Amino acid sequence: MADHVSGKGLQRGELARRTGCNLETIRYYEKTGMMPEPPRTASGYRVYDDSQVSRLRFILRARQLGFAIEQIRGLLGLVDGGTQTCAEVKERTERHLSDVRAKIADLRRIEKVLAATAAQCSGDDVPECPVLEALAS
Amino acid sequence: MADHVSGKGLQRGELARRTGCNLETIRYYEKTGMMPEPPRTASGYRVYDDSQVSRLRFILRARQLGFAIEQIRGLLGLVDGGTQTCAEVKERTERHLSDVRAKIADLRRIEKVLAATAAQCSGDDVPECPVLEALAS
DNA sequence: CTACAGTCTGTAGCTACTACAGGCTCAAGA
DNA sequence: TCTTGAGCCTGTAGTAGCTACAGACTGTAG
Repeated sequence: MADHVSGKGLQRGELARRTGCNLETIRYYEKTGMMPEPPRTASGYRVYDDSQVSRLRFILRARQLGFAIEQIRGLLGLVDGGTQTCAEVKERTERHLSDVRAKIADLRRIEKVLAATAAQCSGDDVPECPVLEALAS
Repeated sequence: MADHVSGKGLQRGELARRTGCNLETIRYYEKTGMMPEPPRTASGYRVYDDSQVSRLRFILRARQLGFAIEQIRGLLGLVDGGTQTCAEVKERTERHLSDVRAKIADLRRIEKVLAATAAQCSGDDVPECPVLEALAS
């Protein structure tokens, strides 16, 4: 095994396993420039170190919080450049937060309409249905 | 104008205008089988009648309520086959409603985390930031 | 030596549209 | 009659964020 993965190196599968990320997603993040191209073994296998584990975790957490890829790319760009400030990050976070709140408001409107309409349904084995009438009106 | 659009016929642009639907979306719905293929004039222009206006409005309203295309196709299938019952439609609506509620719950969780974390930000011109720390932790 | 797991690449698929490019048709004005 | 411009036609590509696959190669254990 000339290509032996030394002490701290991880292969893609192991990185996926440790972070809970899908195997292919890692490659996708690399292709889209979110993750740097890692060094390779002589036979072409990717080798990751701990900093890549952290970076991937950062991306995954940000995704869990609903940040778009572009937004994450922006945050990572700040950090990579060392130009991040709390003010800037806070502003971006609050912008995202208001997007989230807008989505919630939208879904709540939908929820209300659906609930109110379904409540009018008899639930019987008849062709007439308030839901269909609401959609057709 | 041998291809004259008689009395009730609408062209695609007019259908779009009346329903507020994007012009291309109409073609998309046709391609995906949501809208039937309309008759054509001798020169190939689509001609729609009032029933198509209604059908498109039905689709658009259902989309506004967050129904997925597949779900709408299902509802339309019931109606087209005349096999719809209030019970069945109510069930589908409630299934969709619980999807919507799950999304709301998810977004609210996100909202809380974002708001709480941003609240810890000093908002100063310093590199340390609670948001970044939360993502990196 | 062989079997099998892991990795590599490129590419296609998913949802629900939206936006072209390049060509035709139609109605109206000069 | 000719021309101009709007509207329509088609096929295709792009968007976000993955996910999955085929076919080939590598690495390791028995």
